[in-house]
Parts: sequence; C-alpha cells; structure tokens
Amino acid sequence: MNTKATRSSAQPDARSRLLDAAMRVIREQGYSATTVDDICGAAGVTKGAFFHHFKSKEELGVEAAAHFSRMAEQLFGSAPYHQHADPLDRLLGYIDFRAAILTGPIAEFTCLLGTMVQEAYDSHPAIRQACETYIVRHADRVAEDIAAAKALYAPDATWSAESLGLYTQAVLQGSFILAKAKGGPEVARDCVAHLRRYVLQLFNRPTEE
Amino acid sequence: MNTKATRSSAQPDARSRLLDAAMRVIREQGYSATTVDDICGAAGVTKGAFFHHFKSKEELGVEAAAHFSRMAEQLFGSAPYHQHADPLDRLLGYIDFRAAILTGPIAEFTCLLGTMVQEAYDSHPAIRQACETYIVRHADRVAEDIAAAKALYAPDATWSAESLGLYTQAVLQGSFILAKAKGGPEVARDCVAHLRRYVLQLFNRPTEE
DNA sequence: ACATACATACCGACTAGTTGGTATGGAAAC
DNA sequence: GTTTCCATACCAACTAGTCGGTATGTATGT
Repeated sequence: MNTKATRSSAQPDARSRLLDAAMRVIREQGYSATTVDDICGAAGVTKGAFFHHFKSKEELGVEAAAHFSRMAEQLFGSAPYHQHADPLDRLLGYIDFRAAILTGPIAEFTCLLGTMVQEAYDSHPAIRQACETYIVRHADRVAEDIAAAKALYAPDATWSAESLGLYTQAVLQGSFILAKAKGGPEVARDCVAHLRRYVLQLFNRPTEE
Repeated sequence: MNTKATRSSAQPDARSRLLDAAMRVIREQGYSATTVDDICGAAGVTKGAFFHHFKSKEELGVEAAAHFSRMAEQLFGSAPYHQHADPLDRLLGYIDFRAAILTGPIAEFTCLLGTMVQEAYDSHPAIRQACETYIVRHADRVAEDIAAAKALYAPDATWSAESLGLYTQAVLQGSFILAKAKGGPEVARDCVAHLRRYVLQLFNRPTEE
C-alpha cells in the first residue's frame, strides 16, 4: 500500500524487511487479523516477494517467531545485568531490566510469541510449537541464574529453578495482557515489582533500600 | 453450516445460544479467526438471527465479554471459599479454587477477556474497554479480601491491595498463555503454586502442611 | 395490525495464494 | 571476453473462495 522510501538507499533485502514488518504488525493487530498484504505494505514489497520467501502465511508466522527470538536473545544477551558476579544480582538485574523496557507504545514491549500462541495454539500447531520452543528457551536462560542463586541462598527450597523461570515468563505475559487492557504499561510495571518482591523473599534477602 | 438438534426441544433462545457459542469458539480460535458463520454454526442458528440480535461482530464481542463476566461471577460467587471467616483464608481459597479448575481442554479454563483483549486492544476500542472493565471488576473483588487480610496481618506493607489483586490476574493470564504454548494445564498449576507461596509470604504466614 | 424473532438468499469487499513475467548476476561454454 | 545458461529475487495482475453485512421474506404471538 504505502511504499515509504522504496528501494532508495541500502535497505536490507525483502526477506528481513518482511520479518521485521511481520513482527511489528502482528504485535499490533494479532496474527489472524494481520493480512499478508498488511505485512507486504509495511515492508514495502509486493505479494510476489512474500510468497517467494515464505510458502504460506503460517510459515511466515513460524519464521517470525524465530526472528523475534533472535532479536530478544541479542537484547537480553547484551544487557548490562550479566556483569554481576552474584547470580541473584543477575536475576534481580534481569527483572529490573524487564521493568525498565516497559515504556512507549504497547506493541513495542509486548511479546510476539505470547501474542501468537494465544490465537494459534489450537489451529496452527507449527506456530504453537515454535512459540513453546522459544519461550521455554528464554525461561531456561533465566533459570540458569536462578539455579545458581538457589544453590547459594536457598539450597533446600522445594520449588525448582525451572519452574521459577517459567513463572517469571508467566508474570510478564500476564502483565502484557493487563497493559493491553488498561492501555498503558504502568500496571505491568506494578506486576513486575511484585515479581521482584517474591524473588527477594524466596532467597531470604530482606527488602532493600 | 451445521444445524445440529435445531430447534427441537426447549433450547434457550437464539441470543443466549449465540453468546454461549461465541464464548466457546472465540476461546478456541481467537476473536479475529472466528467468523460470524462459525458462531452461527456452533449455535445452530442462521446469520439472519445473528444480525437480528447484534448489529455487528464487534458488538457481539462486547456482549460476549459481558456474558463471560456474568458466568464468571456466578462461578466464583458460588464457590465454597467464601465461607471462610478469615479473609486470608478466603484469598488462599480463591487461589486454590483457581488452581483446581485448571483441568480439561485448554479452551475451557482460559479467559475470554484476556484472549480478546490481546487481539483487539488496538483495533477494537469497545472490546478493549469491555475487557478492561470486567478484568478490573474481578480483580477488585479479589482485592476486597486482600484489603481485609492486609488490615489484619500486614497493615504496614508497602504494596496496595488493588495492585496485588491485579497481580493475581496477571499471573493467571500469563499461566493461560504458557498452558497454550505447552499444550496442557500443568505449567499453569505450577505458576499458581508460586502465586500462593508469594501470598503466604506477604502475610507472614509460614508455609503450611 | 403490528412487532418480534427468526430464515434464505445475496452482495461487495477482501484474502491467501497463483501465474507469468522481468531484472540481475554469476558460472560455464566457446 | 563475450555469449549462453540458469538460478535467485522480485513484481503486477489475477483467481477462487471467504467474510461481514444487508435485503427481504415469513411464522408466531399479542
């Protein structure tokens, strides 16, 4: 539809433009409500290009999930909280980082995987599968620091690191839904603050400051 | 499409059949992916009946949110946990009840409001509004017990009852997403167990049993 | 007689996917 | 070194079917 600065200067190739556009548009509109033409329009390419790179809309959904996951891995992989020597500090740093990025338009901080799996879990098995893989992968990364912190500060606790890692993701996903319902990120920040307090309590660390 | 036991014996009127059907089908497929014909088929009525009762698909979405909310109010209003004299027992009873109903097909325990608002928050303001209203209403109901328990057991805590009420809903909504991603309710039950532990800690009650 | 509660038949707009083609570039043939 | 060949990347136009919504009818109760 809209061709923006078409082809002018050094744009990445159509495939990555389509994946970027899909990420943006699907987070705004949802998977089903997003048409292939919407994505093509946002990417500034034609439908022919779309079906040259993806054999179906569903395949694009799967690839967009992978694309989103790569983006997230870069974002969190290069975040400053990894520098902490103490694993509990890293975990708290992760949570604070998640809170800190809850700003701007809703579609820019919400999770493509949560958005897609909610709509597609029953009708598009391949998308459900991809979303599960990447959500669990991220939760497991968080769970590594949790496991190390647990060994140090709460070795006898009955909960597992894996389950707490998944819980952090549940809180975040739920926070996004409340933010969407309320039209802003404030409620999500409040929820992450509760999550932080829970983690502090689990590791027997008195509430700080 | 499919007319099942059409009109045969003492069925409720078309309007409630449509609302029931909408609730079921939208929770399975999402709002956008659900067509008016899908709902008519599931309700066993024709499109004429649909547009006799609802002026648009969006209006049906709004009414389905209200319908779901009424159903939930009845379910939780008649649940046994209200019998506890102690407000903290009522709160823990609510959480246990939420865990107990996490069984069977995913679409039967997930929340229509969370499902719809995720897709419609940006494109259908009326639906977003309705979902916000009913989610907040339910959270406020939970927050009543929280406020009473707080006055008794944690009067100086820095968190507000309202914010903890919303947090319970965030955890639930997030649990539903993880359940959808993993294809079963187990992970959601684990998340609710974390929520329960958090509440116990907030009210300085030693972990029971 | 009139309103309510449906049903049937249909329309225009849209949607995923297809078709047939062009532009470009690199490797191999001569 | 230039022509031939072929693959990749992309485009514009089209199709077959689907979608939300409408127009028009009829049966029933009051």
